[in-house]
Amino acid sequence: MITIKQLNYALAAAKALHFKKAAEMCFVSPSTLSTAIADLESELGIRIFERDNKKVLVTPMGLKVLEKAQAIKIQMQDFSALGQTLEDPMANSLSLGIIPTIGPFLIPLVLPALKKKYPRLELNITEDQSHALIEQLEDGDLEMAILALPFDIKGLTSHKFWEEDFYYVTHKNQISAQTKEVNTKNLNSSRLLLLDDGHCLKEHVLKACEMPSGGENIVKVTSLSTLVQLVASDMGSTLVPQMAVESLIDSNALLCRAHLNQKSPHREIALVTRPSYPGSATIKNLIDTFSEELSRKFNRNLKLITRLDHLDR
Amino acid sequence: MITIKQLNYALAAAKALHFKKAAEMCFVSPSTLSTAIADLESELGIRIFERDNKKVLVTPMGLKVLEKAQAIKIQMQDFSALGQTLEDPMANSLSLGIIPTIGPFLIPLVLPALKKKYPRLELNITEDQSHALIEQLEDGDLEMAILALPFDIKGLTSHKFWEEDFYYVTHKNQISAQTKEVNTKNLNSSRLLLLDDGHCLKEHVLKACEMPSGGENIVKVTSLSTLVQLVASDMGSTLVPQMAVESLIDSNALLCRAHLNQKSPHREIALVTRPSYPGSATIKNLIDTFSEELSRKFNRNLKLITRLDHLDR
DNA sequence: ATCATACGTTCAATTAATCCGAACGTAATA
DNA sequence: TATTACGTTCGGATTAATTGAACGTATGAT
Repeated sequence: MITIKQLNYALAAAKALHFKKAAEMCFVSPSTLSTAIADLESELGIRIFERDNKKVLVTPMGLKVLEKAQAIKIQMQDFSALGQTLEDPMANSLSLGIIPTIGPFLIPLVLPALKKKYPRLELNITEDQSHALIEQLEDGDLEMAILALPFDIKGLTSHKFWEEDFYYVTHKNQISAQTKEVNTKNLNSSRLLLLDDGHCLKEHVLKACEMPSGGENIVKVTSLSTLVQLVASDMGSTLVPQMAVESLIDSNALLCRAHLNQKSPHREIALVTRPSYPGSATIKNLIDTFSEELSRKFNRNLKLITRLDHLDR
Repeated sequence: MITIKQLNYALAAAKALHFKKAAEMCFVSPSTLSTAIADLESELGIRIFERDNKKVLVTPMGLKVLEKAQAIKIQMQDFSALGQTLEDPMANSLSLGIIPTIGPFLIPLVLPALKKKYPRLELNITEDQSHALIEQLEDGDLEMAILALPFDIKGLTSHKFWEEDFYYVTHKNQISAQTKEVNTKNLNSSRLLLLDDGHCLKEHVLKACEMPSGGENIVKVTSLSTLVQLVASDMGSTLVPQMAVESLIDSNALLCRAHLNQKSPHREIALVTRPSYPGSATIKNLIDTFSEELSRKFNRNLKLITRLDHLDR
């Protein structure tokens, strides 16, 4: 009889390519994991791992087996959540990933409203870059993620709830305080400071400026906050998304900002889930709250258009 | 931790609506099944069954839970088979359903070739009506079924491998032996004998005759063989598919047959599987053998067109 | 009314499985 | 040659699963 446990062990081993580490990930001894995988292999009649004392690797057939195993694991997880989501969508623990260029600004904004509306909701927030969050979603380690689009989200489903423009930020010496709007052509691109590779904001900013995404950064910075500090010391200028403007720029007297005048919005913010994720009510409640809070703060009309489209399959 | 076992128990209970019988189906005691389901319910936080001493019924939420459970069960079964099908597609046991208007004629024809080409293949054949076979496919109790189309096969996948015309069969008194072709208009529809309700052949024949499918049968017959006996005693006439002509009609001197002259073929024969069924190589080998044997016997050119289309997704 | 029957559930005892740590074999490294 | 790291094997200990008997309850027959 094949068990879910065996599938989990095999998947862990495939991820770690190291039985001892995989065993730790599963909180069991190496011997338990080893025998479980051996049993699975003999029940399938297929060698999933080619292994000796030094290396562990997945066989071609093993790969197919593991793909199917992964699908089943995910389905089982969604199944476990099914009960809770059916009963009361907003009374369970919920793992949510968020990228570093959204998290510090969105979370403090929406958390009070969420706590008030859904006191039994237990949010479990992970901050990481888009590609890492997507991987965790696919692995079933996360239920949702808040990402900035456009981004390649593979087969996942996105529920857009906000879109925002960028602001051009410089030291106050560089620009008149009266300048409220700037254009792409006005930017001194050579002085432009960007986040480190891997942050999607870098790509989005370059796209907004209509610049190629090739070149090397002058500095390697991984947080918007640090980036703005560099601008404050007049090492260059940068672009900052709207939701970060208030806390990062307006509080600093050394800085000036101007709205980047571009027809299309520069980044869209969406809640991303697996297509099979059963909590459509949860999704709806969350993105409603998010866009309500964002609209309230930024004085903008609710954009309801895209909200309900993704929910009923 | 939710286990596959719990899902199986719950599904059995849902099918039997009777815990004791469900327990027998699963070869465990009623107490085992009862506690397993209770555990599952408490882990999901949902009452799947509303039950007391006299009745067992599925709650609305339970229905949703069971649907997902069924999907997972199927996936697990396909997963178990994955190893065997990957290793050597034609060296395992294979459960195959077939309808009564095909089975007695196709099986004797193809079995020798199958035994020769795939000696390690262990066929497990079930004969039943189309709708019953489809249900067993969906439940995971069958891996494949051979059906006559058109028929509503739900979400299942069909792999067509043959199509055949009908022959008009009467007592030799009713028609000249020289008549090789008849037309729909020549048929004395009032004397037409049909199989009992539920047999798809009845519908296909009526459609071929361009007659409505409403009316009651004169006689309730469940086998083509019996039906032909009635014709031989001159109680009426009937239509018989090509593959049944030789064994049923030509061996009986009292009977005459004539080809039903209609442009389009009257029934298509297909191998039907679940879309998730992993043995695409098995499917290919089987339908190749089937159409080879049929072509050899009926002197017809291989129709390769539709063969490979369904296999690679 | 009363008894008998059938059903699902609970409980304690038994049985089966899972799991671990120690020992082992092996191969690469120092 | 000694050491280290790895996956595997094996016996014993622990844990979980399973069972049959007892129980409560509702139904239907006597």
